Amino acid sequence: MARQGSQSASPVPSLRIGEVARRTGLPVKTIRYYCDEGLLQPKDRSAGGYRLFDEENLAELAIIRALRAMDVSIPELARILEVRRAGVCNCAVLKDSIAAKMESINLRIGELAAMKDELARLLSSWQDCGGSKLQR
Amino acid sequence: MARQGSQSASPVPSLRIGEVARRTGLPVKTIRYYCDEGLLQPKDRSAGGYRLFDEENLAELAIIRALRAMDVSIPELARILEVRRAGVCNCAVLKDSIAAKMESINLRIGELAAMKDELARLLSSWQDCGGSKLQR
DNA sequence: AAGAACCCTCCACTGGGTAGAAGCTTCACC
DNA sequence: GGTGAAGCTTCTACCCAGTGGAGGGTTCTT
Repeated sequence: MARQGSQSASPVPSLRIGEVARRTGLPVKTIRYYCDEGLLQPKDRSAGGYRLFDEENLAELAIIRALRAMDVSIPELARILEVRRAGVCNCAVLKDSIAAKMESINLRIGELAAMKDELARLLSSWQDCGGSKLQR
Repeated sequence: MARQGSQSASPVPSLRIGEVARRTGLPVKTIRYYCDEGLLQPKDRSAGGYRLFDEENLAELAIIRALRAMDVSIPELARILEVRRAGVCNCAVLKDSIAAKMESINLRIGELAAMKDELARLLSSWQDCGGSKLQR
C-alpha cells in the first residue's frame, strides 16, 4: 500500500489525485479531465509529475460537482471558476447562471410533462389491440 | 433547378432524399444517418446510386421523428421498426417501450424538480450578497 | 532491492447527429 | 447535344462530457 505525507503539521499540504477522488467521489479520470479542460488547476506537481491538490482545489471540485449535477456546462463552469479565482464576488455571475438554469429546467419539465401526456394518450388509444396481426 | 418525376400516375413512386427532407422537416444529413444506422431502408437506388424512398419510408420517418422527440434511442427505434417491418403487431413492443419511457420521464421530472428546489434554496441563501468583494 | 499501489500521457470510443470536401448524377433549358 | 446548377454520393472530422485501455514512470513499504 502506498501511503503518503509523513508531515502532520499542516492539515492538507498536498493530495494526490486518488485521494481527491476518494474525498469528492469523482472518478480519477474525470478529475484529470477537468484539469485538462482548465476547470481545475492543481497547486503543484511532484518531482515525478504527479498532480498535487490542496483544499482550495477541493472547494472548487465541490462547486464543479454541484453545478455539473445541475447540467451547467463545462465552458460555463470555466467562466464561473475564473471569476471566482480572480477573487471577485461571483454572486452575480452565479445568480445569473442559476436563474437561467432554473428557467431551462422549468421549460424542460414542461416539455417532459407534455411528452408524458402524449404517451398516455397513445397508450390509451391502443388499449384494444389484442396482438395478433399487422396494422401497418 | 433539378425537378424530378414526369410520371403522374402513381402518387409517390420514388422520392429522393431532398424531397423526403422537405416533407418530413428533417435535415438530409439526418435521414442519411438514419439509413446508415439501419433505421430506414430506402426501397431502391437510382442508376446513379441515389437513395429512392417511398410512402412506407415516409411513414417510418414519421414514427422515428415522433419517438425521437420523446428520446427513444436509436437502437430502441431499430428494434421497434424491425418488428414493425416483420409485419407483426408491434403494440406490445411499443407499449413496453412507451411505458418504460414514461417511467424514465417521471424519474427525470422528479430529478429536475429536486434540482430546482436546490437552486431556489441557493438563490435565497445568497439574497444578501451585495457584490463588492470576495467570500471565497 | 523488490513489489504493490499509484500515477502519467496518449489514443480511441461513446450517441446523435452536424459540417465540409471532392466528385458524380439528374434535370431544365437553349 | 451542351451547359449550368441543384442535388446527390461517400468520406472524414467535429461536438459534449467523459470513459476505457495501453504502455510506462513514481512513490512508498517491507
